[in-house]
Parts: sequence; C-alpha cells; structure tokens
Amino acid sequence: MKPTFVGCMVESRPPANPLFLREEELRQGIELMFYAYRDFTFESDQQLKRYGLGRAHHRALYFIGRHPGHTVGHLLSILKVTKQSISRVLKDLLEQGYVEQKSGARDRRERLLWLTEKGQALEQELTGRQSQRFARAYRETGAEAVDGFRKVLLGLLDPAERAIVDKRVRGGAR
Amino acid sequence: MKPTFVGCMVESRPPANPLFLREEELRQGIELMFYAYRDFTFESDQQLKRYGLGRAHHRALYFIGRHPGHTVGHLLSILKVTKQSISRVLKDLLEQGYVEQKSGARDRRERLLWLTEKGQALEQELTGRQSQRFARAYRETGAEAVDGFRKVLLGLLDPAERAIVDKRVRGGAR
DNA sequence: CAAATAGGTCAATACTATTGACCTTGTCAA
DNA sequence: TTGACAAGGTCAATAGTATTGACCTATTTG
Repeated sequence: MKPTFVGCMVESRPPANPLFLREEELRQGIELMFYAYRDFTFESDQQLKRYGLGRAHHRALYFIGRHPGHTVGHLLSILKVTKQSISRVLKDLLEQGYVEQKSGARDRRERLLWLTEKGQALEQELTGRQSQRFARAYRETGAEAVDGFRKVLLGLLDPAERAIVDKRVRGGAR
Repeated sequence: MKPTFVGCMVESRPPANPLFLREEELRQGIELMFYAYRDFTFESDQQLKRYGLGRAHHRALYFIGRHPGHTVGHLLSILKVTKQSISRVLKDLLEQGYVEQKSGARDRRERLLWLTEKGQALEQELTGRQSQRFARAYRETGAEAVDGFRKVLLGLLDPAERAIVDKRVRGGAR
C-alpha cells in the first residue's frame, strides 16, 4: 500500500486525530504502570519465597514499619482488605516473631503493632531491593521527572483518598 | 529534648542528612506506587466480578486487543506467567466468545489471538474506567508531569526489559 | 530423520482474598 | 447500670491466580 500524499508520511501515524492520540497516550500510561509494577514486585516476591512468606506479608511488614504503634484497623484502611485476610498474615508474622503487639492504652480493644528487630531486618531486606530500583530510576531521570511521577501517581488515586494518602506519605503520621 | 541551635529548626526535620532524606523520598515513591495501583485496579475488578471474570482475564483481553493476531507465546512474554496459568484464562475467554484464535500461516503450531466484537466491547468497558482515571490525572498534572511519570516508570523496569517495553508501548508492534 | 519449539493438559499445591455468621472485649452515653 | 456500638478475632466455605512437574501432540527445521 503506497502513500499517495507523501507530505503526510513524515510520521508513521495520521497527524490530525487528537482523540486517537489521547487514547493512545492513556493506554501507554496504563501499560507502563502494568510493566513497572510487574518488575517492581518480582525481586521481593522471590526473596519472600525463601522465607515461606508472600507479598501480603511484605505489605503488612512495610506499613507496620512505616506506622509503628498503629492499630490493626489503620492497617486495614491502608491495605483495603478484610480483617479475615489481614488476620492470617498477622498471625504468621506474630508467630514467627517479626511483629509484636500491645493493647492500646487509650482504648484497650485496640491492638497496636510494631516490628521486632527481626521484623525490621526482614523489612529492610525486602524493601531494600525495591528502594534500589527506585533510586536507580530517580537517578536516571532527574528531580523534575520524579516530581511529575509523584504528581501523576497522586492524581491516579480516588479523589477521596488523596488528602489522606498525601498526608500519610509525606508526614508518616496517621 | 530541646533544640540547642534554633536556626536548624525552621523545618521540622533535621536538615543535614541527605541519606535520610533520600530513603524517605524512595519510600514515598514505593508507597505512592502501591496506593495508585490499589485504586487503579479497584473499579475494573468490581466490573469484572459482574461477568464472573478476574483481573487476569482483563490483562489477557487488554494485551490481545493491543496486539491483535499475536501468539500465545508473545502474551506469555508480556505477562510473565506460566502457560498453565494463561491457559485457564484463555479457555474461559474462548468459550465465552470474547477471543478467537486462528492457527498461524507462517507456523501452524502457533495460535494467533484476536478479540471478537464482544471481546472488544468488554475490553473497552473495563479499560475505559482506567483510561478515565488516567485522563483525569493527566489533565490535572500537565504534560510535563506526564512526561516525568512515563520516564520514571520506564526507569523502574528491569534494564533488559526497557528497550522491549518502550518499543512495545510506543509502537504497538511486537 | 532427529531435535527443538509452540502449545496443551493433568495433578498437586500455595497464596490471597472474599462473604457470612458469630463471638469477646471494651467504650461510652443515656 | 444497662444497652448500643466499635475493635478485633475466628470458623467455614469458596474463588481466583499462580506455581512446579510430568507428559503429550503437532510442527518446524537442521
């Protein structure tokens, strides 16, 4: 199939279709997100296998380390899973001495969670690989790109979540 | 513990610790990635339930639509799962008429995959919600941020994957 | 023809998650 | 003090996704 109007063929796609370009652009974002998440989780998943743990355990370790002394309920609101689901994970981590709990002083129904030293070590080991990946990406792309990256990720959140997550991520506080 | 040198206390964190700041910055990226992915997948997962399908079915639909006429092997190399895993998903999609296959002309061992019209409709419905989320985020943050977002996501990939993914994402070709 | 490749299949197992029902402990207000 | 409600746990059933391992067919290719 030969081009009849060579002037249009400088680029490989038809030029005057902004809607098409937009959908294309959006799909590229979706795909990159998939590919990045795929690779981002791979290494720590491998590491977790050696400990007989899964990705859910890493998530719990991560957020308990990030928010020490916070409640099970807070963890649930971060992970957005059911308590039956987190319960299995916490049971494993408590039994194996990665996490310890104390009942709340303010409200004694609450279980406050901390990483033990062993838990901190494992969390560091698991997150370390992911941090290195981020460090490499940040180094290669520069501060401006990193800023854009963070802005878009925040923009992808449910609107109701943004303020909460932004505060949680920046402040470390609840 | 009172500050002895008030000049340092303009900001709430100690200033002269670049290593700490760097780790903090990396963890913020990791977390935002988690939160964004969590919200990004939620809506289409809900929609999938109504069809009795799971996220794996969406992934297959997505990439078959994105790379029509490509082989099962190519799909495997994108998703990085085993053939036993994709097999279940493809069986469902074929049986329910979302996907059709033809044996390859070049190599008759190959199964080339296409979406049916029904498959295209479902894929559009599922991806549409995610596209809208991306469109909103892109609109709110601007072209520069989007560019940074994409650069960092590419940087997060395994180095061996980058050229492949970059080409796949931009070109649509294998 | 023999080796390699694309793909499928059966079986066992594991991890993550859900819904639903029901329980204990503790808080707080009427 | 009692009753409503909240934090959290537990048992059971089910589902979705994925793995490893073994073995099979059809087809291509050296």
